[in-house]
Amino acid sequence: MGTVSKALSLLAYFNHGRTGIGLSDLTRLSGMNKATVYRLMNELQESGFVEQTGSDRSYRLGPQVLRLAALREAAVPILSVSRQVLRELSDETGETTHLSLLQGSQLNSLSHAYSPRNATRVMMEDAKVLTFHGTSSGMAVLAFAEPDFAEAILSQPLEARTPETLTDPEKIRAQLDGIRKSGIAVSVGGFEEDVHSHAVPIFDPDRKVIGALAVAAPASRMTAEQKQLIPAALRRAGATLTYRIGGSAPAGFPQDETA
Amino acid sequence: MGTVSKALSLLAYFNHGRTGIGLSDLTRLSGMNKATVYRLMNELQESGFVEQTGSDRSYRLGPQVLRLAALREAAVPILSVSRQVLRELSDETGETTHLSLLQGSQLNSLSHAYSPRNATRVMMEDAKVLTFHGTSSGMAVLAFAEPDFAEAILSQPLEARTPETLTDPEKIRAQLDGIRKSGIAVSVGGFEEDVHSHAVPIFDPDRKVIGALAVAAPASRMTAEQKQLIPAALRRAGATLTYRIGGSAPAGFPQDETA
DNA sequence: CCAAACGGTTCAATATATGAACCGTTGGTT
DNA sequence: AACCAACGGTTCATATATTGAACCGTTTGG
Repeated sequence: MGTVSKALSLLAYFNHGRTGIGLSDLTRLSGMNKATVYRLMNELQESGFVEQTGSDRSYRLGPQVLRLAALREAAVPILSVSRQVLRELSDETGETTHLSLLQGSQLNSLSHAYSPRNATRVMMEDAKVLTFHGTSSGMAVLAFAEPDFAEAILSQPLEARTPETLTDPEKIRAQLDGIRKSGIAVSVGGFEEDVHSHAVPIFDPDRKVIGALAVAAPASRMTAEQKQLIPAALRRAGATLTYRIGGSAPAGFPQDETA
Repeated sequence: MGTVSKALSLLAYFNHGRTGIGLSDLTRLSGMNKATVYRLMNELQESGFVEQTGSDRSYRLGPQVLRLAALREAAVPILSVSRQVLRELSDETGETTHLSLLQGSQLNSLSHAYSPRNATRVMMEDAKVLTFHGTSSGMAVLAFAEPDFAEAILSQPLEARTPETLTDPEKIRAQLDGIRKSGIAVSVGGFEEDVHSHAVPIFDPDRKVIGALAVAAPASRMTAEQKQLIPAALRRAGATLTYRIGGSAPAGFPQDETA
């Protein structure tokens, strides 16, 4: 692994539960030598990718990442475009909606919208890592990803987040087949208990899957009517989003009409 | 310069006018060896910081920066907080408002809001580099930055973007003195002709200036009434934003009441 | 059909990163 | 008050990763 990769891998230890990390913690987390971590973090700091807080001297992500993100959006405006789609889908379904994107071999939630209609909502956080098995978004992505990629994921040990989480690779493969036929993934309590969620894949101009659009509802609110409305609205929204970012679905993808 | 800094410096060549850069262009822009640039970009690509487009093989910023930006916002929610402040300030003044943040020794516009009230608006782009001299935001920041920093900026050759741009360091220093006293910077046509803009500095918890909040209006619309309303509204909005991000103005900063 | 420019690759020379041990400081415990 | 452990930061000989000129094969445009 090159020096640059090492430095950037240090950034992976930041997450919602850990927005600031001290030198020693980072040394332990990464398993690298302290002097190495120190020097790497110094370089990242000089470039504005991280900064040190005045109080303790722990590191947190720096302002430079905002500039890069704004430029990424200027080049590939997925988030900006998705915000409107999420908004409309939340209004239509009355439930929480979110977009997750494949970044390397990791699926991250990156944007969401709530519906004001109901007082109880499924809450979402951006930049959260989603498992592939056990989330509808993950399954939707996996079903349409490269077979090699899906197999690599399934060959790793699969953790059960709830008693409902499917962890048997064989059963998951069977479910993926179903998703490829229907074009939509459904999960009941696989990631959070009592959350019923639907997801559809999003494709780029090369017809490769880049992420998933999902609707998450409290299981208690999944009436027969909602079970009809949500998948239909979600399919439409997914197609719209793929279209708006200039993407298109691969040849075999189940088209609009399900009836 | 370490390898990591070199790699990250390559990312600085991306901007709004240049969202995709090929290997050869990047080699020329950076002045580095082609093999070096190639290896560095490969590492950045493996980490998801850049990606190569399918069509030509040019590089553009990758999805990983979105995740980091979302986490940065989770740690220091300046942008999220600013959006509401910008929105309200635009509604109140009827003009375009924007926030710029100091990133290293560079000032970048990072968020903006338009007012629907008028058909003609000053347009803004995010992630655009602002000069310190000649923009009200830059002057507001410079006036409250470390004296060393301000001097370093003023000792460089200063370009005139318009005939109105002040480029004489001595005159700029005099203007900065005025801004320190008034707490607000005003620029008429210094960056774009016919744009009249006001800006106030934003401070962090250490009472250090981190950026500026600004209102930009077509010069033609600057009635006597607006010349009263805009500075007053902007001062209030600036104080609100500084407060909401947990910051506070330094000791000498001119307080609320101007009357 | 050629020439130029492109992305990508090689390998010896060399500059750079590494890590064990070491500082001085801080904060908590006895 | 004295101690100790953990912290951020630093050193320097060693080892390893980076560098750059030259070289492919391919694509592009005249």
